[in-house]
Amino acid sequence: MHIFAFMLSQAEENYLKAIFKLSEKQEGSISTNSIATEMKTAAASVTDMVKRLSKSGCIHYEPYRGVTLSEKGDAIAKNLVRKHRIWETFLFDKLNFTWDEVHDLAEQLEHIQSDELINRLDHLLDYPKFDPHGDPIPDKDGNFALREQYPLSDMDTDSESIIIGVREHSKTFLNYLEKTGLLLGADIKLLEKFEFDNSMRILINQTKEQTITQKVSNNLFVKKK
Amino acid sequence: MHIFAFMLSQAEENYLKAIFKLSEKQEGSISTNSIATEMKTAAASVTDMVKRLSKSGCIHYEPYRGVTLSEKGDAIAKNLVRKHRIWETFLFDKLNFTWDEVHDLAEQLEHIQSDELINRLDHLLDYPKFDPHGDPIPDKDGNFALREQYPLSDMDTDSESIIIGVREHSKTFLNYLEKTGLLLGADIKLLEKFEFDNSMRILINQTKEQTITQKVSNNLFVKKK
DNA sequence: AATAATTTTTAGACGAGTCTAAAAATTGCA
DNA sequence: TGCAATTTTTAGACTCGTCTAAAAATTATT
Repeated sequence: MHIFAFMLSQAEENYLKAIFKLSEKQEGSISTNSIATEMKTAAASVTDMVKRLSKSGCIHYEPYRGVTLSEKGDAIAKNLVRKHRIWETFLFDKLNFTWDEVHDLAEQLEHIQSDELINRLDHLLDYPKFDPHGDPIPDKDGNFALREQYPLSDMDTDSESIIIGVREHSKTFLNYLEKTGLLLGADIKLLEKFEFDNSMRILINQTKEQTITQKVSNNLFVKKK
Repeated sequence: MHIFAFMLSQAEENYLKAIFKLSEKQEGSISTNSIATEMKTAAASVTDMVKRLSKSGCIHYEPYRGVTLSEKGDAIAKNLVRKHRIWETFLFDKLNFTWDEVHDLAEQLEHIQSDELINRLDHLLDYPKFDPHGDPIPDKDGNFALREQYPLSDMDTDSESIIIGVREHSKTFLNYLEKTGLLLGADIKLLEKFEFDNSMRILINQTKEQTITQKVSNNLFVKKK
């Protein structure tokens, strides 16, 4: 990971993160409007900011045509993701915060300016590859670990799998998972699929039977056992 | 420690910290000019800010008469000191940063908004009473541990003592201490005092003899053995 | 292809936090 | 006590990040 010549403000960093997130699930350039939606801010504010980010070389911006991350902006965004996920792992592993508590704190901590600090946390945590949500932690060079993950909804009846992540990170969802015991590492046997509403009956950790909706199975990542 | 009704900006927090620091070594009200010097900022900026802090009830401000911390401002400042010193202890104890590296990082980390995070770090560190510089860490209610400390310059010839803190926190000084082995916990025997320039000859950890200037002995806190 | 609907940008304003230069108040001193 | 020196505040300006409302450009539709 390089040292970045001039420091960005927290606001600038948050915009880069949002653009990175949108670029992940959408090819091509990102519209200012979609950034505004993602950041819960006015479109005019986005236009102002993308001009600044363009001037500092973090993004490519063409009026009315949206933006794309430059190589520099992409590296900064990936470093932010790395910092966020390492902090989440620290909070979860070392300070016993719960799955759904870590995000908001990491949102603050990711802006601390020190690569050395992150690298030492990484070492303390023994170089984790995935955060408490099951999301991969990029290494110093921005490389994400591949994982063989599938949405639970893709699995076959009678198959067994292990929960390794979530797609949806909303508090309400994480809370639901916590309460029902659908935790990271839990063993899931798919007992039955109901075609009429795509819900399914599952066996959690060989003990607890439960019916879950498609919304839940769509948003749970598992790996085959 | 209370939960503070409305959140302060980092700038506001830094002003409160500066006022707290100045109040510690000076009775009565604090002049805007001394705040400007402490914060390395223009006096006019201080006037603007103290008006804001006064409006939010953190300080008492009378034009041309300086400021004093309100009970609320005092509690906020002490909480910042607590956060700063707990982060320093974490960085030193758990991440093996050196004495002189921890300050700048803690300066950023102290602004993270979460008392729960600090309390859990406190627990992880086993409720330390002093930070790596030997400064006392206030508890949740803002109470500082008393320590029986004296500047090394106050000790008598032939006395033995242990280094428990520093007064001056400049990088150059901390660096000097690191290099010469004058570390926290080091055993110091005072061999000789030279009246003409107030320098002294000391024995460090029963092994290393060294001459130090008054500037050094003034700024090293020790406890009697 | 012309017009309607939508998206995006511009224009102008605001608050926070900072600055310099000038004015006002306080303090020190003869 | 009155003038000089110092401290402090005011005035006005600037940047960053945000907003709303209006204008301009793009896209969709008939």
